[in-house]
Amino acid sequence: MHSDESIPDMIEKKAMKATHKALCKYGYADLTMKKIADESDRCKSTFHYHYDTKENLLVNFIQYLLDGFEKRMVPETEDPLKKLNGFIDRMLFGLGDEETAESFHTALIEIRSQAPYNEKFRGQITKNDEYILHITTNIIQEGIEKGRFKNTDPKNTAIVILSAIYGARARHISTDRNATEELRTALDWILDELIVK
Amino acid sequence: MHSDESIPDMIEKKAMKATHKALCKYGYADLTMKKIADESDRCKSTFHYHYDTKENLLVNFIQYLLDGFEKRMVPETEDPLKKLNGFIDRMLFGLGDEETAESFHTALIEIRSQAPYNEKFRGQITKNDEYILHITTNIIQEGIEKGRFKNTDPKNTAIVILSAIYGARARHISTDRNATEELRTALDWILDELIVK
Amino acid sequence: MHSDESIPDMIEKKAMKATHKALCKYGYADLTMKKIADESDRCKSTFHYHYDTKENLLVNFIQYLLDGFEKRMVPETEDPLKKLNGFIDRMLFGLGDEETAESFHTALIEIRSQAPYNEKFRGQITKNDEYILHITTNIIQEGIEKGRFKNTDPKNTAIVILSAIYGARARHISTDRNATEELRTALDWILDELIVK
Amino acid sequence: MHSDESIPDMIEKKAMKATHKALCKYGYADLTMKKIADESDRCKSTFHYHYDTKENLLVNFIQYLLDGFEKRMVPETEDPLKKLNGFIDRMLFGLGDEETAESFHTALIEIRSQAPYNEKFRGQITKNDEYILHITTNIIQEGIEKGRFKNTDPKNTAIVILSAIYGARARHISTDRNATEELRTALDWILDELIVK
DNA sequence: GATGAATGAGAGTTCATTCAT
DNA sequence: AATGAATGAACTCTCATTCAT
Repeated sequence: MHSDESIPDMIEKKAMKATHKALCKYGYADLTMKKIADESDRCKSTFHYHYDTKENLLVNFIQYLLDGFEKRMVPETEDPLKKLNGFIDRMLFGLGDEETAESFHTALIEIRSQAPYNEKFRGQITKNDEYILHITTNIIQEGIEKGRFKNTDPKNTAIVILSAIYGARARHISTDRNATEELRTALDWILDELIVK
Repeated sequence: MHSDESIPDMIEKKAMKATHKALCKYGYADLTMKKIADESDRCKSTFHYHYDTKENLLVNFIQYLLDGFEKRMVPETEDPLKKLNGFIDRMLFGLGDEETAESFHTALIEIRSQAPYNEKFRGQITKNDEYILHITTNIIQEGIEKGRFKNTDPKNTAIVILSAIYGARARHISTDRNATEELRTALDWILDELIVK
Repeated sequence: MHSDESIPDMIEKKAMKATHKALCKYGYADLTMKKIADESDRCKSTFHYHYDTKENLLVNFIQYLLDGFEKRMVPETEDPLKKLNGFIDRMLFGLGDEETAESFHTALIEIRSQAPYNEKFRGQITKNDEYILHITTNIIQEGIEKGRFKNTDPKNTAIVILSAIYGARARHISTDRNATEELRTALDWILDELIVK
Repeated sequence: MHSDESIPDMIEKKAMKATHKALCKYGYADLTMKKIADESDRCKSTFHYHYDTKENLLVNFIQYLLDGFEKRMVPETEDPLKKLNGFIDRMLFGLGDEETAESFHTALIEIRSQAPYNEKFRGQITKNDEYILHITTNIIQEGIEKGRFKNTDPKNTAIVILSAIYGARARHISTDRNATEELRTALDWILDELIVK
C-alpha cells in the first residue's frame, strides 16, 4: 500500500470514471467499493491498493470532479451577456459531451449531501463554491465595466444567480419536474432587467 | 405486524422525532434503524413492529416532515411584502423554535439527496415542491394585485426565488459559508426592484 | 398463564385447525406463531396464553393429529380384503372429506422430519407408529384366520406394506411424481399374490 | 461475489462437509449459516462470499449429496440377487464407511421435508428419485431376463421395494424403532417369493 | 502491481416470548 | 380471557478492509 504516493495515470483515470459512474447510478448512500470496481475492469482490491480507504478514493474523486468543473464552466467569448448565458447553461445542463451533461451535477449533488458530515468533503466543496462564486461575480463585474449590464452589485447578483442554479439542479433531480429548464426560462425574465438596452 | 393500520400517537411521535434527530446527526447515508432507535427510548424491534421496514418508516417520516413544513412557512399578515419576506426568512432560517430551525431543512436536504433513487420519496418531494411553488406564486400574485409589486410574471419570479432559497440551503450545509445569510442580503437587493415605491 | 390446565374447547379447536393449516401451508421449518395465529381469528398472544410455548402447542397438535388419525384409518367392514384395501387407500389418499385428504399426511410428514431432533415428538410418533403397525398386522392376521389370505407372516407383511405407504407419501410430496397413485397400482400387483383364490 | 463461477475445490469440499454435518446435527428447520460455518474452519462470510445465499449453498449441497448417492448405491456383482440385496442394504444402511452410513440418509430426508416448499429442491429430488427408480427397475429386469427372478412386473416391484425403503428410513429416524433392520428382515420374506428356486 | 479469498462488524429483519392493560 | 406493544436474541446478508499469492 502506498495510498497517495503516485498512482499510475491509467488507474487514476479508471478509478475516477468508475467512481463517477457508480455514484450517479446508485447515489452516495448506496455507493460501495464493489459497485465502483464493477464499473471498471479492475477489482475492488486494486482500488484499495492504490487509495487505501474508500474515503480517500472519494476525496480524490471530488478533487478530480471539481478540477474539471472549474475549467469548463466559463465559455470563451468576449460578449458579457453571451458569457453569462453560456455559463448559466453549462451550470444547468452541462456541456454537450456525454461526460458532463446531467451526470456531472448529479455526482456533485450526491457528494454535497455528504459534505455536512465530512470535513474533508466540506473543505473541498467550500473552496470550489467560493471559486465559482468568484468567477460568476467577475463575469457580471466585467459586463458592468463594459457597459452592457446595469450598475447592480455584482456579488449579490452572482449569489442569487448561483444559488438559484444550485437549487434548480437539486429540484431537478429530486422531483419529477424539469426544474433546470424552468429556471432557465425564469432567469431570462429576470436577466432582462440586468441588460442595458 | 401491521405496518400502516393505526400506529399509537405516542409511538408515532417518538418515531418521527427520533428519525429526525438521527437523520440530522448522521445524514441519510449513515442512517440506520439502530441509530434511530438510540435517539428514542424504544428499541429497533419496536419501530420494525410498527413500521415493518426502514423504507416505510422513512416514507412516513417524509410525510410528517412535509406536512409540518407546508403548514408553517406562510406568516399570517396582510401586507404582501411582509408576507414575502417572512416566507423567505422561514424558508431560509426556519421558525424561531428549536424544532424547525436548521434541523428541519437539513433533514429535508438529506431526504432530497436520496429522492433520485427512490420513487416514493421523489413522489412525495415533487408534491411538496409543487405546493410550495404554488403558494410562493400566490404571494407574489397577491402583491401585484394589491399594487404593491411591479407587474412581473409571478410564477417565474417565484421559481427564481424558490430555487435560490433551496440552493442557498444546500450551500449552507455543504460549505463553511453562511450561505443563507448571504442570500437573504442578496435577495433584498433584488427584491428592491420588485417593489412599487 | 396456565399452559395445560384446561384449555377451552373453542380455543383448542381453533388452535389445532390453525396449526394444521399453517403447517401444511408453510412447512415445519417456516412455521411461526404469527402464521398459526393468522390462520385463525385469534392473535398469537392468545395462543401463547393457552399453550405457553410454541413447542407445547405443537406437542398438543401432534396428539390431536394422531388421535384423529388412529380413529379413522380402519374402514368398517367384515371382508378382510376390503378392509386391507380400504386401509391402504385411507393411508395413501386420506378420507374423502377435505379435512384429511392430502393435508393430513403432509402435516404428519412435516412433524416427522422434526422428530429426530425432538424427543417429545419422537415419543409421540413412535407410539402412533407402533399402534398403526399393530392394527395393520391385525387386519392381515384376521384375513389369514378367515382363510382369505395365504399363510404368510402377518407382521413382516404389515411392515413392508406400511413402510411402502410411508415412503410413497414422502415421495409424493417431495417429488413431482404421483407416487401414491403409483404405489396403489403397484401394491395391487403384490397383494394379488397374498389372496387365496 | 461470484456465486457459481468456479468455487475452489478446497472450499467446495469444506462447505459441503460442513453443511452435511450441520444438517444432520440440527435438522433443516434449525439449520443456520452460523451452524454450518461452525462445522468448518471458515466463517459465515466466507460461505456467503462463495455461494451468495443460503439457498444457493443448499442447492449445491443437494447436488453434491445426490451425485455421490447415485454413484454408490449399486454394488458391482453379476448375480442379480446379490445385486438387489446389496442395493437394498446400501439404501437402508449406507456403505460401511462413516461417510454415508446413517448421516447420508438423514440429510436426504431433511432435505426432502423441505422439497414441497422449494421448487428447486423438488426438481433435484425428483430427478434423483426417477434415476433411483430406474436403476432399481433395471436390477429386477436383469434378474428376470437371467431367469433368476420370477416373471413379475419389474417397475411395480421396484416401486414397492423403493417406497418401502424410503418409508423405513423415515420411520427409522422419526421413531425409536430400528425400522431399517425390521424392513430388511421383512423384505427377505417377501423377496423369497420373487426368487426362482 | 494486482487480485481472489477471507473476515469482523454491523446492516435490516424476524420471532418466540413477556408484559401491561 | 385476550391482545397490542415491546424486546433481546438470532437470522441472512453486506461491506470495507486485510492478507496471501
